[in-house]
Amino acid sequence: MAENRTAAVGQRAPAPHPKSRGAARRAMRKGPTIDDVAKLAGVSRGTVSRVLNGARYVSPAARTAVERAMKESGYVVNQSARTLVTRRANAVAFIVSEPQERLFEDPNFSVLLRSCTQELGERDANLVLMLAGTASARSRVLRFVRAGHVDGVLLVSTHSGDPLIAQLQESRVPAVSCGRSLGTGVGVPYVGADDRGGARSMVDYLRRAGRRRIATIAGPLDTPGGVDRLDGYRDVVGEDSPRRLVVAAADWSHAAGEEAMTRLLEASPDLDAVFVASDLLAAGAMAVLRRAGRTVPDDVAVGGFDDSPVAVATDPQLTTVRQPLDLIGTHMVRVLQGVFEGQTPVNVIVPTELVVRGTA
Amino acid sequence: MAENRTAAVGQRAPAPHPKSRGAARRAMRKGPTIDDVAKLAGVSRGTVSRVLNGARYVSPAARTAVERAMKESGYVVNQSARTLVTRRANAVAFIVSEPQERLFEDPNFSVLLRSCTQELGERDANLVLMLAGTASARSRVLRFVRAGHVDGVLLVSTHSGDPLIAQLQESRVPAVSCGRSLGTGVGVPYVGADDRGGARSMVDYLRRAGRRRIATIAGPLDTPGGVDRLDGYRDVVGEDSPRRLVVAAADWSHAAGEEAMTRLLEASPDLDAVFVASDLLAAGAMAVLRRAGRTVPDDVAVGGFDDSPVAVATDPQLTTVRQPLDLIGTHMVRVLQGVFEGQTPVNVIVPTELVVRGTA
DNA sequence: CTGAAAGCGCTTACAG
DNA sequence: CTGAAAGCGCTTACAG
Repeated sequence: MAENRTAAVGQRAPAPHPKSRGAARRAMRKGPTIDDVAKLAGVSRGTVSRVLNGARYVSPAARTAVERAMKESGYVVNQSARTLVTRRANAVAFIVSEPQERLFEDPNFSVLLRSCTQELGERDANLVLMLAGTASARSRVLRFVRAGHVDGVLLVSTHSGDPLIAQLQESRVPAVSCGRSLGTGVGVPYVGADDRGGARSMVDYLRRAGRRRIATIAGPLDTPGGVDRLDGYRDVVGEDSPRRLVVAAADWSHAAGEEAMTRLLEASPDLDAVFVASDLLAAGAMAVLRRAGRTVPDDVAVGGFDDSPVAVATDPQLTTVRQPLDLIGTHMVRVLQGVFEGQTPVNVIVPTELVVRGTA
Repeated sequence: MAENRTAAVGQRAPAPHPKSRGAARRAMRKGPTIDDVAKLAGVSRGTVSRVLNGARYVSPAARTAVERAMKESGYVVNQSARTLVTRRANAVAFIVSEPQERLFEDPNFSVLLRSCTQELGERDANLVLMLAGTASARSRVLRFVRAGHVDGVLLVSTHSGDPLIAQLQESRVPAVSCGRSLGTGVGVPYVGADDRGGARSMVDYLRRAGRRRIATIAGPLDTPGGVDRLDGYRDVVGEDSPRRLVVAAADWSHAAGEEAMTRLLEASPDLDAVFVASDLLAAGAMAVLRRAGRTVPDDVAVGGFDDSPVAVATDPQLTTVRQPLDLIGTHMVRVLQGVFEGQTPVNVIVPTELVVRGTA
């Protein structure tokens, strides 16, 4: 056991100097190269390389010989060598441009990350995760990207004032963003949920359920989720709805939900429903309602957004709008792939789904 | 705007063939190489390389000249070329060995991921995220690791029967695991929370609060969190505690918590406290308690584990045990780094913290 | 302290 | 269809 507990294994042996080879070589186990395969198959390395790649212009005989030799020797291509000549990294950076650590507590985020990783994996490409929350992290990311270590970038959680987008665009690396960009970075293609439509469907549902004083807690208005979901609310309630029924949360946290609900209750004690722009905010709102002696859903109906694990941890469980983050991730990768292939990038909007549970 | 919308930019230009250079070269913008820097500084590439690396045996004059030339030309090292010769990738794989997608909904997971990424970033190394939930994904991971594309691996959520650990050990790549490994993979160093101590502190707290019939919902017993937290419970309650007070959840989900609590209530209707092995399980348990007409914490006190966002979404908010996932991530990277440097790896256990809120 | 040179493992026009 | 050869951008003993 635990061979890895010895110093000898801790570090990969450096490449031996050409002139100092000999006895040491045996111990190296460097793995077969394309030359070994060529020798084994009785062809040139050029031919091996050809079957490795597109593989046109290779005779069936040569191909099978090479394939057998590769299997036999356990050959695996050295990506560094390949990248050095092709300048394609076969990897994509997933850049999290979020100063707060909060994002990482957002289950949506990890679902997105997973689906991107998986979709990339199916194309045999890798995801390198990078943080860009501080200036120094940002410059590291930029250096990394500019050095060509990735073929493209997936952008997440970029804010209006984020300088990274512009810098990235300047360096002309293919990029796609999760969710519509506000402000700068307008040129970056995006894929996102139908925030506005989803919000509309929820508010519409509340209205059909007979609610008449429907308030809303919007998300922060410097995020697409904040503004688009509010717009969806207004689509149904009408532009002319009382201002007192609308409040924006300071951020996406539970505490912000409590704070917003408190304000709402003061401004409009007679509300009978709230559409809240995220599940976590909604959980905060529900806590305040309970403390205020309002029963959910009898006195006040509550609708959330996300369908995160939190939606199922509240009591009663949240009626909410599911956004298919897995689909979003898949499409982000596809759009990026399209850009690699020279296609004109498109923006994609994926539909949401109303999930009815106990709060409305 | 949107220069990235043209086909020309979508794909990086291939390296020009040496013989076909000329006019095309101007358009390439390949970025300066070590040769350009050398020329600019009036030294040889060997010298440039030396200041790039350890930088011993370089005269102050040469060094400053090179540094200025690098700044001036905007030089950035080509990692592929470097890796090709040094065989060090400057990257680490974060391998998620979890067949279920559920893990990605676990906030703990993303916090861990973030802290690993950050710690790595501070060492100017990269994290590549890999999924290993299916057989094909696993073989991709193995190929990748064996090809030397990473210097080491960070293992997460490996189960007893997981074949990956053994395969990884066989290929002798430095590895560290998050949490104690059960069964195979015993040789892999790990870093984890003090699950047992944390559980003990919670149960002890419940006991001091005057609870006398303290039950527990353990996590799945094929996970370290499942068994160690149960052991902590037993440390306080005693080995001889009634069997009816102990139930293990099928998995870590809300539903499993409901199911377990239901069984517990049937077996021991007179319980006055439950220590639950995770916050999400606890949320499920609380829902069942409420439906059964038991008030929390008056009739039944509830203690969770994790201090995840869910802990703050329940009503009342959960009294729980915080595990410092950020610290765990940091230490995972440090231990791995130690292995790289030839140190004997150690296991590290980080302390937990009791967080008292409303349920107990 | 430093330059010249070999080599890391691949890809790709070129000339059969 | 295939081999020989150049080159990708770096590092590192070697011999000053």
